Amino acid sequence: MILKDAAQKLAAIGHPTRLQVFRQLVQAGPQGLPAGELARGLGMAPSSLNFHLRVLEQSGLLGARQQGRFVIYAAKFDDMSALLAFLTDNCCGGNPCTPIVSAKPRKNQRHEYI
Amino acid sequence: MILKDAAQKLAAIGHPTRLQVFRQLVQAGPQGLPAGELARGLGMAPSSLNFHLRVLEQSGLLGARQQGRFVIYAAKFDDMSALLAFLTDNCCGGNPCTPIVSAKPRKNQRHEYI
DNA sequence: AAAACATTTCGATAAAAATCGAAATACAAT
DNA sequence: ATTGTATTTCGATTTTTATCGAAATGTTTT
Repeated sequence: MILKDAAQKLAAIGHPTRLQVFRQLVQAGPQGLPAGELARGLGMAPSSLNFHLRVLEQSGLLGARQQGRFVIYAAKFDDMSALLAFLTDNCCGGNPCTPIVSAKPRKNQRHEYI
Repeated sequence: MILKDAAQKLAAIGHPTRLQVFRQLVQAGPQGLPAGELARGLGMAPSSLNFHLRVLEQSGLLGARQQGRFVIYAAKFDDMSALLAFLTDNCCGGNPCTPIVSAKPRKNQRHEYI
């Protein structure tokens, strides 16, 4: 991952509304949620939410698919994964340090963030 | 960590210049680096860099201390840690998923990010 | 105390982000 | 085909970010 892309992703979730949206989608899992439901949950004009969804989508953190007359947005877990890997890489120039994340993978786990 | 604070931290490192600064400081470790050295490495006007340093400092990701006539900036590892914890929390509504971070703590490690 | 260096503050200005209503598009059901 | 619902685009506006030179502040050295 190149620094510019990482910064773009971080900026995408670096806004209260968008972080909230993204959290909802991560919690919703791979099946995602329709745009309208997100807008309703946030009490926000659809056009305003759309603006944020596009920011998130362009950053590569979200994907969208049409389903009937709904558009379903879903978190792209692999891309989020790559971002966190970028952030947890190359720390302290190879010097001794403690890991922040004590991952305790359970069976069948597929991701763990947001 | 409250969502608004997390968003502020993410926005702080969600800018190419600031992400670069922060990475340098994380790699530098707890002893940090003087403002001037950072400015030089980025080929940027001191006043411009100062703007970014303040954004980072206000987000709580950086601390500053005076040392002689230098001002030394250093990453606040605990705060970054809390941010990553926030991001790796509450994923998929408790459903089965894979962890992205396979932490392999070495002895004497103290952190591992950026 | 003056000179030299490091950093910050202060304008001023340019660029980008965020918000929203209204109109347009897309799809499904009647 | 018309109506109803879902989402996106458009245009206008306000707010926030980013950038930089010049001046100010603070600290060490001479």
